[in-house]
Amino acid sequence: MDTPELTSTLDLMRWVGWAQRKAGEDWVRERDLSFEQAFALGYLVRNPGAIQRDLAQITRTSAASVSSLLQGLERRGLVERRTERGDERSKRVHATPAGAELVAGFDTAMAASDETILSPLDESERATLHALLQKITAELPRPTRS
Amino acid sequence: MDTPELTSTLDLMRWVGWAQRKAGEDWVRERDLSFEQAFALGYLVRNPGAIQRDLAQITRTSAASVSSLLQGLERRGLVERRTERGDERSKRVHATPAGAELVAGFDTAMAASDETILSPLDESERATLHALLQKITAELPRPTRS
DNA sequence: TGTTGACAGTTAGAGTTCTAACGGTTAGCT
DNA sequence: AGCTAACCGTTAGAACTCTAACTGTCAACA
Repeated sequence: MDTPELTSTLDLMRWVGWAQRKAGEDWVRERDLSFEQAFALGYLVRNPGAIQRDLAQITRTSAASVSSLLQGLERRGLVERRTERGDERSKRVHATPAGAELVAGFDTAMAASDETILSPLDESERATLHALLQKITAELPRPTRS
Repeated sequence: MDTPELTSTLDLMRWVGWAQRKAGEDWVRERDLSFEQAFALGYLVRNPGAIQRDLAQITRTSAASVSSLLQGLERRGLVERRTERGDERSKRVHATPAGAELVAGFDTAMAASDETILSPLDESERATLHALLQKITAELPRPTRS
C-alpha cells in the first residue's frame, strides 16, 4: 500500500505539521528530550520567569498538561518553578543552566528543518502562502487559557 | 496577555491544524468519543476490513497506538477485530453497526468545519493555497508504517 | 522442506493530553 | 472589611502516543 490519497487542503497542512515534528525528533532524541520538552525549554530560555499559564497558551494545551510536563523537567533539574514575592498564586518558571545548555541549538535546528520543508517554494510563493495563512488565521478562534 | 505573536508560516499552519481539531471536539464530545476515535471509526466505516497497519499509516501513528485505540473501541463494542482465513497474521477491523451509527455525520461535520476555516479565502485563493501545499508535500517524507 | 527476513499485533513503561474537581491567591467592587 | 469572580497550579483518572521488546505468521529463496 502506497501513501494514501491526501487531497484536502487541511489534510495537507496537517501533513506538513507532522513532517515538521518528525524533522525535530532526531535532534531531541539525541538529548533524551521529547519534542514538547524541548519546545517548552526553548520558550523558557527566551522568556525567563514566564508563568505556567503562558506556556499553556503558547502551546495551546491545558494547565494540567503544562504542570505535568514541567514536573518531569523539574525532576531532571532542567527547570525551576518558584513563586515570587508579591504573587503567591503564580509560579515563575526558569530554565536552569543545564536545561538551557541541553536545549541550545533547538531553535536553530528547527529553523533549518522549516527551511527544508519550505524549500520547494521560491520567495514569492512563500510570501503568498504566508499571506493566505494569515488571512485564514485572522478569523480563527484565539487559543484561550484553558 | 493577548495571543502571542505567531509569525512563522509553519506556526500558522499548526494553528490551523489546532483550530480544525478544536472545531470537531464539540461534535465528538456529545457522543462520548475522542477525536481520534471518531476519525478511526469513520475510516473503518469507509474501509471495512482494513488492517491495523493501514490505520497507523493513515493517522501517522504507530502500531502500538492503533492497538491501544482499537482496544478501547472494541471494549465499547464499536469495532470488531478478527483474523480471516488465509492470513492469521493480520486482523481485519470492522466498525460495528453501533460504531457506524455513532460516527455517522462526523465527516460531514468536519467538512463543514473545514469550510468555515477556509471561508476567508475565495476560490482562487483556495486553489493557490492547495497548489502551494501540494508543492511542499510532494517533497515530504512519506509516512511509513512504523 | 527449511531458513530467513519481513510483516503484524501486543505489552510494558513512560510521557503528554484531556476534563473535572479541588484548594489557594489576587483583584475588583460594595 | 467582606464578598465574589477570576486566576493559578495540582491531582486523579483515562486515553493517546512513543520506543523497545516480544511472539507469531507469512513470503521468498535455496
